[in-house]
Amino acid sequence: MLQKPRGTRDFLPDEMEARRTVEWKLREVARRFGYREVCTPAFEDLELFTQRSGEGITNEMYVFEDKGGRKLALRPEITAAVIRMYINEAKVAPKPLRWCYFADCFRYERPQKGRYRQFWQFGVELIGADTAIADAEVIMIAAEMLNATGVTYDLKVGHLSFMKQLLRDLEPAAQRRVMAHLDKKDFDGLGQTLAEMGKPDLAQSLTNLISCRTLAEALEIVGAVPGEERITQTLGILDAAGVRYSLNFGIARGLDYYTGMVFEGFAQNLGAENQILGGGAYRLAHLFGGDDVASCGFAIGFDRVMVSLGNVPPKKDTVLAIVCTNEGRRRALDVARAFRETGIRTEMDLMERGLGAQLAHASKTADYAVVIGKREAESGEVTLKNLHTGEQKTLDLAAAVAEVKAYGAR
RNA sequence: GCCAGGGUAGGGUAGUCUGGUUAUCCUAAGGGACUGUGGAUCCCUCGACCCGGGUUCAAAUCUCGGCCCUGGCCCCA
Repeated sequence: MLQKPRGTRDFLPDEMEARRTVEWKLREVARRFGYREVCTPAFEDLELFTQRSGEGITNEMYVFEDKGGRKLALRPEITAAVIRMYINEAKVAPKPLRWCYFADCFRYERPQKGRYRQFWQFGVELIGADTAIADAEVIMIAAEMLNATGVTYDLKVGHLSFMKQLLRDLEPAAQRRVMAHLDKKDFDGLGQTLAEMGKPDLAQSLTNLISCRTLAEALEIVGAVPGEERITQTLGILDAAGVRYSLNFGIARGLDYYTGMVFEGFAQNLGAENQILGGGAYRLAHLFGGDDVASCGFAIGFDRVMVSLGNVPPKKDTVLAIVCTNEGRRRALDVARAFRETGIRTEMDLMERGLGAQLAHASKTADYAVVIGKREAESGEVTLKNLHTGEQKTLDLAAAVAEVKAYGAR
């Protein structure tokens, strides 16, 4: 038997309903903040992703050549594509641009809990606003979205200025090595590397920086940093807005293109892959041949949110089954249409089963049954049976519709 | 790429240690009896040893390789 490809999943209706429910909660937050959905291709020129993240990531991407000999890749993330689209299509649109997306991404990695080869990201990109309140808005949205899903999380906010200030005398390559140690919390390796670089004293300052939890402490360790005023403002806005976060100046995000604020969200009960959100302020446009533009954004690992939420029973649609005999069939079709027109999910027997068998089936799949046999076809009334209580009565169609409607609104 | 544990009908399972009848049971699904409550009862049907090699008279069972799943390491844009 043919199996689905490694790291991919099938979603049955129950699970899709649960996923859509959460998806729409995220969409609703984006909408309320004025972020409108965009969509980019599922595959792009390979170069788009290697320019952003380096050649090394080719190993972790689905890379292929098309029949025209083009080097392409399934998107491993969306931010690069969104910025490419901005440069291609929307450079002169009035700033700021508030965009969001919900799309699947593909990475060739070893699957494990919360990590799949096809996975979904919900993301937000704010393009062209380079202010404290812009940073704060994006972080607020991140918090609102996680709140909306109901997931239990920690939001950690940091800023690259502090680390960059401490590392300002190091070459970029050396900075990257140090950042890598920090990101992994590998303090032994950190001390060793810094000793080799002739900066052993830095190890202590960096360790102190990472463990401090207030802006004042960080400033005390590092001294004045560029953009200090803006950081203070951003955090002030977050505090005023009641955003729950903790400061963490150890967030490096392992990236060269983040420029200022960075933040990450972590969920409980997820094991090794517990990061559910990551983002920050960045500059990418110049890589793709555009004028440089400040951006700030984040992406939520949708599948990890779903794993963390566990089995939340989806809100069930009220289901009405139309049960009829041959004499009632014509009338039953009219009745079904009347119910459907009011928005009620209405299902008819397609198996040519007897009345009893239809009811037996309805009892497993529906909340109400409307019985239409010879008697109802002649009288013009319907028999409505509540399949949970077994209670049943004969009444006119409008009253039956009203009762089922009322049950759905309970 | 590395480590550990797994893989028996759609779902859940027994059997594997100690090779040997027609592979167990529950459930789901389909059909029938019944023909206005059948949501019951009874009967029937469908349906599996992940794949491939090896050992053997004989493999779900032992063995080797692969695939896939679960978790961890690495990586994580």
